[in-house]
Amino acid sequence: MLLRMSTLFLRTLREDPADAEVPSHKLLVRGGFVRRAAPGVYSWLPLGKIVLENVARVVRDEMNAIGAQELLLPALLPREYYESTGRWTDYGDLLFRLTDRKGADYLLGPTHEELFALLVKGEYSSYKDFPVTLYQIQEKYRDEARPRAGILRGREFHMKDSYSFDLDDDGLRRSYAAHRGAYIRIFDRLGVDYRIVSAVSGAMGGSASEEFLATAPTGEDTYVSCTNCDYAANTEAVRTVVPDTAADPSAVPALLELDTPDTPTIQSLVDRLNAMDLGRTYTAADTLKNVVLKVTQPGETKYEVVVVGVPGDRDVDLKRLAESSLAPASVELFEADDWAEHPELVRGYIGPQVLAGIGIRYLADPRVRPGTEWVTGANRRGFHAAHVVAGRDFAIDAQVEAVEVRAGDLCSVCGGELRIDRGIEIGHIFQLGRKYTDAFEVDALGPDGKPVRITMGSYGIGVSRLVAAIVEQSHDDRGIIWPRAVAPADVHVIGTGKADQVEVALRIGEELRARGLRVIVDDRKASPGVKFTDAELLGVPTSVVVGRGLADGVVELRDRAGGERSEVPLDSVVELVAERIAAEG
RNA sequence: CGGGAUGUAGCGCAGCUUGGUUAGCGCGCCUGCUUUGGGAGCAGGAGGCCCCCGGUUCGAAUCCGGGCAUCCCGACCA
Repeated sequence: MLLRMSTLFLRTLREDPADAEVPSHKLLVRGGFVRRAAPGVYSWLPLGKIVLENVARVVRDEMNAIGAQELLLPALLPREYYESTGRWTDYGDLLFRLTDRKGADYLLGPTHEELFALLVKGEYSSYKDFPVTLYQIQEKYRDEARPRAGILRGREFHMKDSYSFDLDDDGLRRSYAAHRGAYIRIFDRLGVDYRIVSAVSGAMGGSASEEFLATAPTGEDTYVSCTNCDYAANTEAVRTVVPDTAADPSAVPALLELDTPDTPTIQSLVDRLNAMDLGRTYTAADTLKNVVLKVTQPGETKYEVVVVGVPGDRDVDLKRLAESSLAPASVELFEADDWAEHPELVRGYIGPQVLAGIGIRYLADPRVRPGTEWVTGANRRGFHAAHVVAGRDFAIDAQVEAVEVRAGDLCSVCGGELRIDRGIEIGHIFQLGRKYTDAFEVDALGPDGKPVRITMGSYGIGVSRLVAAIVEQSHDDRGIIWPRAVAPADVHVIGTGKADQVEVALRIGEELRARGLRVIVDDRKASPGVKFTDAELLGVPTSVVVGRGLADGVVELRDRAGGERSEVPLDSVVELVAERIAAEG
């Protein structure tokens, strides 16, 4: 490959686009890799397309290596497939929907479990056919409420999605492990810095699930990792351990009601307690906050009122409750109307002491363990109760992880301190199980002549998102620094401007190309400064400058990442560059 | 869906408060000459439904009303 910049369809921008916030968005637009076509929808220009294909090639390579077979399904899909698994409605507004001339409903595929399951059902029917893994790399569509950050979160994006089909759970585990290994090799080859974190499966259904997160402060996903061991998890899936702070319950005085007018919030309560001369100082962590929730089981229309207790210095993490602790039920906060319907619950002064008596389940965070002592509501407006001991003064129906995780919480594996960081979800692997094969009755006939229900795994990689994630991780104030595996070229040869220098640059470029390297030659009529600036913006790992040294028979070799420069003889530069790049592997 | 902001040339912006005749600046683009190791200089050009609709006015980019769109924060989100 040899691209001449004089004819390349490329226009770089001097200034950041006004709508860009994150580095990848700014640099990909400024470097002429992408252009916005609609909100969350981008055109990939020649250099961007090359980078995108480079990422796809690595993905394809490693997928093929684990025996997955590539195919291509339509992005335009009829409603019926998604109807039978409930996702036509479950996906809600996230689905791009359209109608054909006959009034039939279609959608643009957000992911393809249904179609793959049906495809396999249609083609395979014997146990001898399994296991099989299929994949595609394709545009996916999701009508995000708020697309943002350019390529990082678009409404149209490129995704590799693969699906494994196995006869039994062991097979599924093997397919899952094979994908996990492939993903590790893919992200290593792409030069991405990433973490593998435990995840919850969310709307996809299924059990075991891990996310691959590219570490980046601009990432949208928050994850927790241990500073002492390998444990890492998405904040919804994280498990923590709680230091044992329970006192000897027999040493705690009997429950004491306190007159605490106008203290509906934790802060107002703490201030009041400390003004009451109770012989000690209280903090928010000494109080017990009780949050009333409406919990609806799947398929039910009636909700159950549930109270969740957490230490007063913590907030309830609704997402964690809904997606992990109470899944698959849906969870909502009590609203004004609900309070009116339940006068037995005194808003702002709820205490768990009375809940058992009125038939409401009490779920407590692990920090609220039996034997711990709290100040909490007395179920009368303006009153609280002190010396309330869990297990003595109120019952706990279940312990659930309910609080927002904080840095410094303790690791459930080794007890080390946890930290919280942000990342970009670049891959996600699921052991789906039989949700889709049950829906479509995908069976294989076993050796005994009896049907076996197939079990599925589903595995995604955000190919276009990876391009942006790589830029997020690899840039400086001058531009992008591409890892070689994805760079738009191996070498950027710059003829600084004079005709003879450009001519030599083209000759060097041609010789490099003949050695199988991918080359960009800047043969434009432009001043050296312009060319240097563009080269740094575009981020090709190695560049060769043919300029003033030409009279002495030398050219300059530059390394984009480290910034090193060296003068080398003109007649050995091709050899040297080829060797160096070969040495990098 | 809630909060905030913005729509003026391909891109980035000024002008609007206080209405006035050819709507400006920088980058980019075109032509010529000069220049060529760090975003060149000089000269000359091309390019505008000032988001849309309506109103006020002799006159609207500017004032008023109503839409629409986009961006940011939040909610939501494999």
